[in-house]
Amino acid sequence: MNMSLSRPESCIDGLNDKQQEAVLHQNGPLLVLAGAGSGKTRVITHRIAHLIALGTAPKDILAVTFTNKAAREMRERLRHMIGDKAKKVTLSTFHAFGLKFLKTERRRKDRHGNTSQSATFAIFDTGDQLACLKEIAKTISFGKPLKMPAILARISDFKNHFLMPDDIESTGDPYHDAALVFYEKYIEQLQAYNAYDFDDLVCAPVHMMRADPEVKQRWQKKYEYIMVDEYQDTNTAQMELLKLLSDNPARPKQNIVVVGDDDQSIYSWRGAEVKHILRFPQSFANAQTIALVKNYRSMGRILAAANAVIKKNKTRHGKSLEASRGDGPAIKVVKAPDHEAEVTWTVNHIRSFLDRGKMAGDIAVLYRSNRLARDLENELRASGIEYNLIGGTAFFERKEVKDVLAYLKLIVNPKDDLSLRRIINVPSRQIGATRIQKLAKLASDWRISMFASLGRLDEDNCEDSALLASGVAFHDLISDLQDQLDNLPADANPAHFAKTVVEASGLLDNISGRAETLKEAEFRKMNIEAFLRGMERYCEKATDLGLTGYLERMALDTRADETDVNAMRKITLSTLHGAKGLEFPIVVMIGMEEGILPHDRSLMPHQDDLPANEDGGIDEERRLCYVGITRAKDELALTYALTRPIRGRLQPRTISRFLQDIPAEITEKIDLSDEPDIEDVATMLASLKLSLAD
DNA sequence: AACTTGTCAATTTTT
DNA sequence: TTGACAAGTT
Repeated sequence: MNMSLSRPESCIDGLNDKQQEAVLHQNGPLLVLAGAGSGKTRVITHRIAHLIALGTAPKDILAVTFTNKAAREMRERLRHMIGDKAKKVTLSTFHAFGLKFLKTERRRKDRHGNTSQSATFAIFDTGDQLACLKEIAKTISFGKPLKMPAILARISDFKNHFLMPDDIESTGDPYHDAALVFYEKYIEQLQAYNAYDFDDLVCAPVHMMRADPEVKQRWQKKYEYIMVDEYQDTNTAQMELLKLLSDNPARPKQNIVVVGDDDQSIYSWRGAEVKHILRFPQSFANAQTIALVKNYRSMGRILAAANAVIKKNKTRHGKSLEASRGDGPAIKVVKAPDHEAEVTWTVNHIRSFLDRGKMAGDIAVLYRSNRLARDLENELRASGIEYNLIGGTAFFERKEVKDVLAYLKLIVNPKDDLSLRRIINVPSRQIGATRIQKLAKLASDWRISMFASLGRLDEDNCEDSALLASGVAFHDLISDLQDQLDNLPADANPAHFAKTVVEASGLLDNISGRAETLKEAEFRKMNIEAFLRGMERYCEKATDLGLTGYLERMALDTRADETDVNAMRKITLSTLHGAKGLEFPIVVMIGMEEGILPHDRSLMPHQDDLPANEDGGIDEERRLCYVGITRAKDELALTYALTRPIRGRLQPRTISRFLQDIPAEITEKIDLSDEPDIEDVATMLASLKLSLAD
């Protein structure tokens, strides 16, 4: 992206020495420490192309990323370099790889007569997990009400460290001990639901390989070369998976190349551990290290600021980005009297670039927490500047869309009690919480799913006539749809079936019935239609995907597939996390204050509802700041306010410590408290006019 | 079962 | 200040 390649067929053309070294690296583990903007994706793709040019079969190469977006982009770049051969490379996210692994193994077992596990199963996202935990919470009682996300975080932690309930001891920590109780039940529940959660997609393959040498060897033989992107974001389970896959006893060395930047590790709260990239040389014997520090993205002063900020972190490999462009303009450090002045300045700043002919797509405003975007959004809308908001609630999180998905999921996997619970009363069938509980009781007595229980209801086992009637009707509805699905021609677009489901279920009528306003009803219907359209398009492109396949993809790739053709016409608003991997000529980071960046919660030493954080929070906040700064190519402005309403209360604020670390020589300080704002000027002018008139 | 009122808490969100 | 959610009411 930074340098254009003159001859696409060449694998090392246009690469610097270090990049070439990484691309040409032969066998054995290699850690490529790739600083921000140093061309890391370029190294991976060129290396793959190089290996293939040397005679490696594309299918013998595995490249793993964290996001679907990264995987797609990488494959696209590869396609430009080597054409159709790019399709044969296994290039996917950890989770998609895990899914493929599990399906392969389960199908295999099926073929060998072991039909205890079918190859179709549900994938639980975070919402499903929480719903599941809430169900469990009803069956046990603790002293105080517990936060399910906190329990979930700990369960996830257990899983990713391959700890089974029996391995874990009570520590006296209320959340740890509660999580332990939940964990055991949670595992049972998922099994009963025929579901895997996101963590399982990575952990289960590891378990299977450990348990069965035949499985292990088969997968170890599969890939000659393994490459990993964003290695700083790996958790323990992912690293273990990589170790197993790369450790082919038939080969003298582990051919694994990992690329990442310890300074950009900002997902520890999701289980990523920086120590994996810091200790890579210890984890993989005879590992080499190559550092890419030449930065092709940013102007010198921006890099100087980034380096100055990150330098204060102790536990890191220790590298400093080198500039390859000019110094660039000074970094603007803006002191605003209050948050409104901050926002006004930001919008004026953006305006001034737009007026000078800059493309809106070249401009981004970044912030630590979504809350900070709100005032900005209002101001931008008032100024008629269009913006693109990264993050926020995803399309697939919308209630009505989730309802449709729940219908589809239940049809595909009738054991999915959670989906059933979600929709059995949508539209209303007179089956509320009480009757759902009744049904759940029957199901657990009979040791079958709730859906199967519905099929077994009769006058003898169910005295509740309303439940019996509408329960059976619901069962008929779903079974009928199941039959329709089974009898669908193989080449039918699953989206058409989904449309049938929407119609048969009465979901649309339900919306008109209960929405508060007409406008809201329209909005929700539109969402469902948009969902169906999106599904249709998606399935057209990926033929022979099938409904099950589509649901799996959606579970793992939740991006609202808004391939925004207008993206370039809009400025970008994003959290610092959301901006990782992106770059913009012009960047403004707002809310550069103590308590926001670094965030208050990272400053508090210990919280009972959060798992302990190894590297003490503040380091990660610093990395977050570093990530933000290094997004900027040409111009960077950092703003803070002296006063800001927090939770309704106006509070005095102080400048972020990170901002203090940037040397004064490269900054230009702008103090807005000195300058009267527009209204003041208008008032002044008005009074001046009056006095002149006199 | 659906609606209302009160209480508590408050980052970040690749899959 | 907003929001989610649980408990209480109709």
